[in-house]
Amino acid sequence: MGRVSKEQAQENRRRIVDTASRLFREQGTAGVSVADLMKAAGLTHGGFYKHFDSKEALVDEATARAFDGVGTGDRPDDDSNTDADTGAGAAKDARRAFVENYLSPEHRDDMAGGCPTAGLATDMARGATGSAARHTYAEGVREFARRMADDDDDGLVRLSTMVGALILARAVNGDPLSDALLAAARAEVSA
Amino acid sequence: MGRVSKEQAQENRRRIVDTASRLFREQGTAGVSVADLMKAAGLTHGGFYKHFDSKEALVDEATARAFDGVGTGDRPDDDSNTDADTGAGAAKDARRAFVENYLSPEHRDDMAGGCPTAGLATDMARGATGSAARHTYAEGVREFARRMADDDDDGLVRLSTMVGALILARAVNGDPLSDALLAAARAEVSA
DNA sequence: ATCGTTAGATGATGGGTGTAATCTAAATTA
DNA sequence: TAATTTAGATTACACCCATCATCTAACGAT
Repeated sequence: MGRVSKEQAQENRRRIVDTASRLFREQGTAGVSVADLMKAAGLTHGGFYKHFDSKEALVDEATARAFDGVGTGDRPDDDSNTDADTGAGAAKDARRAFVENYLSPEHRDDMAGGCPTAGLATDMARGATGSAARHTYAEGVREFARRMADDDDDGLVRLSTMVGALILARAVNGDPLSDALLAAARAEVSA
Repeated sequence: MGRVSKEQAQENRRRIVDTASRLFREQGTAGVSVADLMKAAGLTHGGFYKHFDSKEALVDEATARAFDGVGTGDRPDDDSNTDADTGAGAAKDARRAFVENYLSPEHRDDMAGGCPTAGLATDMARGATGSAARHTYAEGVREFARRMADDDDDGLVRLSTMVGALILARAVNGDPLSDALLAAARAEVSA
């Protein structure tokens, strides 16, 4: 009940942000209460304000956390990018692997651990969060587009197709249309 | 305070559903309280349950309402589809006009009156609503795809690109990237 | 060893939530 | 016209929300 070591406290803080970054993608920032969040992190809700000024301040941090290492390790449970190969043409293969993974049923079913560009889009559009989160988000979208870019192609169309297909596949999950959306987008973008 | 004519009551009910269909797209079903909704419709929140069994029952109706006439009049304030021409090739022109309108800054800035496929996607994915709304939604997505279909093309990719671009443009609204997303998708899909 | 600091637990606050019972006056019906 | 029905207003309920004051016990420094 009482106090906790400096390292423990920092680790607790890290876990709060991490849990929030997942829950916010899964249920939206409005759908997660501070109490829910703290319980999920294994703490009581009152202690929250020893770490953050407000819920919105946490949203800012959690948004940044969600984008951390998005271009490197992708999703936590994703080990398809061990990139042993770095020779010529490997970049194209790596991108194809990324696309296949992005448009997989597994990624569709993993909102909490999945792409923050898709998972936080509506929250950003509804402006529920401060400008810090919005800026982080826009930068993340830009980097996503860069990753999809090619010679004479800024990648914005591929980005839109992938994010749109993923969001729609999630929205109609359970219906055969869901897999069809993913397959169609895979065939288009991986071409 | 007392009672109201049968016609007036039905019109009130219609206005509640209509207001809900707009507010839900704009702020999400969880972001709109029954009290907010009734105030926006010009009534007090207590009277709500004379019309609907629960908020979720309203969500079902409001979802259906949002999809009503989506393939015909498009958005209420949209008069670009007066379709005077019905000759050969007019279908293609009509679709191009639809796409241009869909990916316009005006549509981006009109979440409340805009496409329900885009506006309700995340709500559907988060499963906050009953199966009636989900079924209505899936059917709406199917019809959208049909509208985008061509010979040997089920329209799923075009659908994904358009919805993805719109949602992302809304999420980064205010940033130059927003217009760039719309323009890129227009160039691709209207081609 | 002592003691001030502080992470986290506990509990309270003021407000919003969906839902429902009650009231009332007008619309409908007989 | 008189009796009945009912849309909507009013009010109340029990619960959840973000935030915060208070407590306490262990950490970190002296």
